[in-house]
Amino acid sequence: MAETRWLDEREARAWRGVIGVLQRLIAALERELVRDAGLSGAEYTLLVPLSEAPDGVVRARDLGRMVGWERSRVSHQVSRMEKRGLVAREECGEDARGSMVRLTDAGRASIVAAAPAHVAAVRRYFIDALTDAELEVIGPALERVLGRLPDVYA
Amino acid sequence: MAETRWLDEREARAWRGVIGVLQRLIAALERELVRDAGLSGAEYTLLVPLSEAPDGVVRARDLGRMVGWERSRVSHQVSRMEKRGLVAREECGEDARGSMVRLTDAGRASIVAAAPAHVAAVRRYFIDALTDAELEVIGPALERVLGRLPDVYA
DNA sequence: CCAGGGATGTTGACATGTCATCGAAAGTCG
DNA sequence: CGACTTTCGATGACATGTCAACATCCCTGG
Repeated sequence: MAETRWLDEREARAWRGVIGVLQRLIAALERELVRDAGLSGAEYTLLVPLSEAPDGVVRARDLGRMVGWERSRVSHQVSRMEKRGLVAREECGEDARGSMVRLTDAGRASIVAAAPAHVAAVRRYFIDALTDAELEVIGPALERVLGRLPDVYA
Repeated sequence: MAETRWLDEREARAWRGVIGVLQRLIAALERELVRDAGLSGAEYTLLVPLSEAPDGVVRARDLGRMVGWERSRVSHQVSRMEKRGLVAREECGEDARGSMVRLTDAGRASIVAAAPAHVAAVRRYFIDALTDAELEVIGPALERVLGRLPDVYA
């Protein structure tokens, strides 16, 4: 095994910045979401693609692919949201194994009420803190990082 | 209430990059850590500052500040790591409320064994995917984002 | 001194996320 | 068709993270 090449100061700064800042940023946004709209981050994540789908119905498998979640994570989260009345499960006609997730009226009302303030918070804490030039660099750079991850996580 | 200003394509790209990196990059690194070293991300996070402290002893309060965790999170995690034999709790002489966390021999052996491969993975997935110019932009930019967060998260 | 406010750590309840496993159904290929 | 493999979703066990409530203890103003 070759000798370990540790991170130099600039590398460590960028690395700590990414993980530390991003975790805090996400935490801050989620708190505002819970406080102002009564929705958790996980709930918001699933409600967005559901609200954009025709009739507000998406197959569980496709929902998972849209947000990058595994099957069991989707299943657990849908169960919790079903209890809260945000979504409902239905049978899938085309595939007897499948499960369709339907946005309820209450679910649609929640996401419609929550989205504007959430987008405004993303803008306030993240977009507005960066210059145009930085935005031009950060988007493509982070996409390149994602592209290099093992397929399982990509 | 003013009309919502949604994110344009460039803004959405940067934002998706942030979310994706936080979730997938961290997940990929943690999986390698668990697979190769038998340590979770939370365990690694606490073991690093402990291994760098004199005698491997840090007060719980300071440990929390070093890694940006709240008190109860530190307490729960230390309890789990105590069960695994990675750390031990001791009384704090200077402050009877306090709790000192000591790295055990097994804990030190774990972090020493895990660190080289983990640093290599950070380099492989993150540092090496970025150019020097991008690193120069990203570090300071995210530090500016951090400065704009509510104090609780800063 | 000492009463009250702040700091510290623990705990229980609960939400979230991962993994292994299971049963059922669909697809594949002889 | 029939055996084998793959996909899909649900579930239980467990690790992690947040919040509120507590019990202690420190510190400061009067």
